[in-house]
Amino acid sequence: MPKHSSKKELFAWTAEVGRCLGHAHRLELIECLAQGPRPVENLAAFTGQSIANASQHLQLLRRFGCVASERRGKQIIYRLADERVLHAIAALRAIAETNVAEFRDLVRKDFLSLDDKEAVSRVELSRLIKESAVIVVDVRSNEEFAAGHLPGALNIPIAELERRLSELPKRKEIVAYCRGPYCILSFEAASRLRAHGYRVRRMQDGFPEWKAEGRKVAEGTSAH
Amino acid sequence: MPKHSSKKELFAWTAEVGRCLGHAHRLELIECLAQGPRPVENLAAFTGQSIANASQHLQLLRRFGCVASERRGKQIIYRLADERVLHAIAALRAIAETNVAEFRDLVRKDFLSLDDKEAVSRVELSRLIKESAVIVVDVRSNEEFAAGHLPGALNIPIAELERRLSELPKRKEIVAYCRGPYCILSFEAASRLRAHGYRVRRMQDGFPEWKAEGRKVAEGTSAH
DNA sequence: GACTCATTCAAGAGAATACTTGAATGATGG
DNA sequence: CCATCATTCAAGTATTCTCTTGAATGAGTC
Repeated sequence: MPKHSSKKELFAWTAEVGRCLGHAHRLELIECLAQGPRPVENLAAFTGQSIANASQHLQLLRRFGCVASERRGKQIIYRLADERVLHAIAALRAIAETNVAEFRDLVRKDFLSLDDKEAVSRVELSRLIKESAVIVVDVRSNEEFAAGHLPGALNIPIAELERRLSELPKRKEIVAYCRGPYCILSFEAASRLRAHGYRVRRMQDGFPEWKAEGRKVAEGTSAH
Repeated sequence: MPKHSSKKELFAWTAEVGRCLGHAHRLELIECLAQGPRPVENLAAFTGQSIANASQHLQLLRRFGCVASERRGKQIIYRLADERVLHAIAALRAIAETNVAEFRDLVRKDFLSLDDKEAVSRVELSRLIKESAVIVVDVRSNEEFAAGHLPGALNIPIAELERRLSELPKRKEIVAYCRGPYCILSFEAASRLRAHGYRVRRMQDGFPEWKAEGRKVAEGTSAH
């Protein structure tokens, strides 16, 4: 891909990394991988792509340093190659947030309409957890929860929310979190729990950002 | 461009921003704009693109919030829309630097071979300038220099370097800077000045990064 | 060593992108 | 208001990208 002067070549390689982040499917794959390492089949299912297609996207991401892979038994496990991929995406999102009208409109229409309460910062949540002042609910899938979650969090996948309301005490405030910024799950959860009379806020961003800050992370299928 | 669920749509818009940064020509345009606002014709000449082509790239960048434009007389002046575009590119570059072998090889072969001395940090340079301990040389074009430069810097475009050696005292250390990280100009300058017996180091990154940190900036054609 | 399974490769159709050319626009200056 | 200049638009071609399909690979299992 590179050509001409060496400076242009460096731009070309940098642009390749940019191109990796220039497709919605690939951003979605990266969001999944940010929750924890996973095999191709799983990623494909999660993002609704065909396996061959997901594989191709993953190979592009690997080629340009965004993800890495290793073989485990007969599966290939992909993982994020570099924490900074999340920083780069956060920067892109920030630009879209400020400067792309359609992005803003969508946020207002589809996210803030569900829950426009200010999100809890990770610093504050850290304190609240220490004080046992809140119930932390992880609304991601069991799988993602098992790969890593906030200490003491209760895993209630969004689909099971109404069925499992009895597990949630009405007295305590609830803090819901999910996969990352503008992951719709925590907005949904906040909206539906509030409709049932709970006091509930979302955590700022999601699990990957919590982990990236070096905060305590628990693993395994159940926090109880 | 967006479709399906609102979450996927947000990814799609974010990806559009990524796509903007996914082409070497556009990264080069952004690097130019980081030096200061400029009209299309100028940008096209600087980056070696046709005017129509540069215009198209600029329009894409504008559409997705990376640059902005305003009319001044009969020209359209483009400028960086958002400082964070530079952050995003820095993140992409960092990923390439660490994870793309070709990038590393190129740096070693074409940049570090010219000057592998550690660059001066902006913090340190700030101090050195205050103490008048160094001569600061800006090796960019007159135009870029005029749009903004380090306080007290001497502008010697790289093409005029040998011709103007008499302006540089041999006693003092020289610090050269240019357009940004891996802009080849300051590596070239360091190499050539050293060949002439000067003590010389490069500044870390370039003028846009200096300015982005809110440090003092001078304007006009001459620092003297 | 044949079989199974997850992943990758290869080839092809369709869509999107990049760049060129030449014409259109829109503000300015006589 | 006509001419000029900078930029944008429109159309066309070549290239690249995306996704699908079906076959190939390569590690484990029987």
